[in-house]
Amino acid sequence: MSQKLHDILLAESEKNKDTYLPHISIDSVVFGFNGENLHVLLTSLIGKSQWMLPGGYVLKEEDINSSAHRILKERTGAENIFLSQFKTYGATQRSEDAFTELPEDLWHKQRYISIAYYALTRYDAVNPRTDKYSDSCAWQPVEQLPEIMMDHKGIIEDALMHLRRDLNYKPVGLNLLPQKFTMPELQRLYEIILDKSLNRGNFYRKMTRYNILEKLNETRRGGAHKAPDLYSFNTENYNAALENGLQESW
Amino acid sequence: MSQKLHDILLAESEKNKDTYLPHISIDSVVFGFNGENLHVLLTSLIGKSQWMLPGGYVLKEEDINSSAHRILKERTGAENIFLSQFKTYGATQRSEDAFTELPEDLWHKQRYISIAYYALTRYDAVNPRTDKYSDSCAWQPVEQLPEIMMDHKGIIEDALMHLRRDLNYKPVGLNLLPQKFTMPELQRLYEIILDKSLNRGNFYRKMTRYNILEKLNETRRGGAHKAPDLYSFNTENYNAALENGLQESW
DNA sequence: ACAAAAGTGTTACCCTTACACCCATGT
DNA sequence: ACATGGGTGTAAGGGTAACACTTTTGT
Repeated sequence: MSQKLHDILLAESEKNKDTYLPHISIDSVVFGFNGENLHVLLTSLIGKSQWMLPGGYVLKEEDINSSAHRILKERTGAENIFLSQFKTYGATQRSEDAFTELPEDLWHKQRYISIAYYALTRYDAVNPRTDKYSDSCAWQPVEQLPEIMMDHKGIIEDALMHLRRDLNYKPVGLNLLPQKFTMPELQRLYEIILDKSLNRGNFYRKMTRYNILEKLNETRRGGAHKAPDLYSFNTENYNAALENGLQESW
Repeated sequence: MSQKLHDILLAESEKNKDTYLPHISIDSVVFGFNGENLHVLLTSLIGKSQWMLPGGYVLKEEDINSSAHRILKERTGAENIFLSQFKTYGATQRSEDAFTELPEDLWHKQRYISIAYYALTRYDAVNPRTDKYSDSCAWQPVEQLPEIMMDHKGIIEDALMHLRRDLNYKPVGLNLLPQKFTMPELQRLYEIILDKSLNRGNFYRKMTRYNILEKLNETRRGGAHKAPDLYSFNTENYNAALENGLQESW
């Protein structure tokens, strides 16, 4: 471990014991879509090559949802990001291989029970920034993730599964796409999340039928070919539709 | 508050501080189905009229899933109950009105972040039993719940929503019904969970088509009318079918 | 001209919904 | 006899899947 990270951990340890609830952490799987691929926001500890989820601790007098928002704001600069809590991880050995060379009573070496959220954000609304423990924070494509610490790889996979299952219940498109987007972009997003290709014409009709889109009187110019029409979500109809799920059968 | 509960709390407080992780609790919404109605297992503190979810704390060296199983076994005598973690509750004020007349440093008066599970169990496989803090533990019908403490009413409602949404992804029938059951019982269970009535003939065909049931060469005798056929689940096919959900459309 | 985008048509197929009918059987 | 359960038939309707064809339009 780098001397620098070593010193920072020791310096922060005592401070943290007074500020945060012990044994509890929050990790977020932040999804971003750039029109092409789905990305996850990852950071890496100073001097380490492995990546990890952005996370943090819960202040002694703070709702856990507020913690998640606060931590995310520190990493992205963005407020009001869509967050959905999906699972809490509490295996005893889940971080046993971290910080092995540091003293046992180090704050960061406790046993942690981690409450995991997935976040959805417009790709360009975010400025990834490091915190005091990390020297990088960047988007990584879901399709080819780098090496990842501890159980965080599994957490990302769980988040993806929940995202997929929530597609008809949560405003996924609304939060991952820019305010104005094209039908091919929306379809690409669905294809990525569902991991299957969809028929264009059928997708167009299905989306149109839901009545959650509003076609704008604009097109996206500058592409190589015909300028596609721009749409935005009718948030009122969208949220109303989600109340019962977009396509339930029972 | 009764003197008895008062004394028990004070006596347990110091002991608990050495045994359990602070600030973390586990609550379970235990569902049981008696062929007629869906029930939830609730307990009440000694001398209190309000009810609460059975819960407990996490040992310092214990996986949270193991905690949930251990706590449930203490309340029901049953092992290997089906458990599904569905949400973690961490609002700061969620238990602020409990134990107001007791000292601030009482173990039970901490701020708790509670990891909630729902459990599914065969109604008759359970012997509700009290713990040291409670003087009753009993099944209560979901349709008409008694008065409930803190945010536990909301937790039950959330559990029901998750149960409903999981109906096609988790072995709900398998865990709530006795090993041998009739088609009307299965249908009744679905109707209760989905809160809507279903057409009998169509339900029969749908279930048959899934290929997850095995018809036994027995009938349930003793009823007032024709003895209904008994079925059991083909667990192999059932679990295989759940891998992809029983009826997904995308 | 070319390639992408938009919009529509068509067909087969499956599942759902709703009703209906008949048979079996325990009291 | 009667109520419940079991099993099947059917017709309408809606959504899906797969394919095809046309038109539009930016470079």
